[in-house]
Amino acid sequence: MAVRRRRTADESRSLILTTAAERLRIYGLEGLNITGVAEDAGISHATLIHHFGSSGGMRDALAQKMTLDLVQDLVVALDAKVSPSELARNVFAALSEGGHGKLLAWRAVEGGSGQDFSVVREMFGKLLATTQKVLEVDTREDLQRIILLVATAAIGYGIAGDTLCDLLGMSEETVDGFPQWVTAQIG
Amino acid sequence: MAVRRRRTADESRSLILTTAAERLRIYGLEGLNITGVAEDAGISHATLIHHFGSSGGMRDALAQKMTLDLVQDLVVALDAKVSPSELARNVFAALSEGGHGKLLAWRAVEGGSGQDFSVVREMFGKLLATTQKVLEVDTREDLQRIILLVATAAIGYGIAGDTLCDLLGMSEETVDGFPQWVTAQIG
DNA sequence: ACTCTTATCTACATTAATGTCAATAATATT
DNA sequence: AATATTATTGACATTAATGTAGATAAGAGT
Repeated sequence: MAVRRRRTADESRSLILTTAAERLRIYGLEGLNITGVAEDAGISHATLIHHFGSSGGMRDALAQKMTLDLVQDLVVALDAKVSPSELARNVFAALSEGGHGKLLAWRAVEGGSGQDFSVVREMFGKLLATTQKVLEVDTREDLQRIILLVATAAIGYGIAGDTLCDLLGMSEETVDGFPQWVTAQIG
Repeated sequence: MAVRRRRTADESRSLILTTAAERLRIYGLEGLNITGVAEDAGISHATLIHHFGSSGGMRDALAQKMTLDLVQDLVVALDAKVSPSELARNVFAALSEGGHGKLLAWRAVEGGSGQDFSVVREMFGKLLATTQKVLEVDTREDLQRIILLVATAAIGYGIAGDTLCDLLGMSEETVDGFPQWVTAQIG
């Protein structure tokens, strides 16, 4: 038997979740099985169960971690003192990078669990406040519409942006300037 | 043994796919297993395999059917002589109803298969032509941006629209008028 | 009526994934 | 150095899903 490496519990959990996220990126949801993840991480699947209790426990933990990462990215995007022209660009970047689109799509096709949404509500409170400050929108309705448009477009972009740009035959410059163009439309 | 009902192959395939779509809506991707679908459809899982060859065959057939339904809805939305103010509304309705959002999310988190995209390309050709005619856009870049915005927003809306509107505390009227408002922004 | 096709079923086989358990060993603690 | 803790593992058990095969029967065509 090869020499056995012993990590701290946190290190192991982190290694497992990183591996799982990578497998989600490559293989899709089917890649999130404990045997596959354990193999890629170079550990036994029994160890994985030891740390997360069950296969569902691992997936819940991954969804939670990815949600926190998403919120973190959004908070960073909003915390900087942004100009109106930068706001949509930041939100788009935050939502379309780092596999966040896959997280949202995953949640959309997931059956049960449900999990905790409080952190997302918190994020939206922040989003509302920052957007109102930056854009100086008149009515509450307009503010809601603007956020809904940017958020849905960013989500759709994170999920299908690459395919759509390809289908439309868009040049790289046009794609790059898209978030800024969106901001100009609603400004 | 209860009396055995014998359908035509087409009827059986249709029954199975309808049941599968319903299970996808209710239980998510986990609901798309042949035993569960067969049980809900009131047939044996062996019959299901007889018609689709395998579990993956059933899922492929379902994805294909849902894609065709989506394209069909979009073609209808675009075939009518629409005014600019109706265009976005129609696209939004077509994408956000009938579980189309789940299809797109599914494709986003799916690993392999890949399947055929020609029908989607065809749809986008139509979308480009109709939009150009209706909106009379100056440059090709603007046309691409407009379509990208409407499409991504509609996709994001189909996947997360309900949740987002709830999080934002939007009134029903504001939600209903959203597609039209989007059209006004880009007009 | 008769035959032919094939949709359907039951029963079984196979595979894959999940979960359990007791033993082992790496590290921290005393 | 001795002890305690617990991360780790291999082997086993269980469950669930998928797939196979042969028999049956419903309906179409003659």
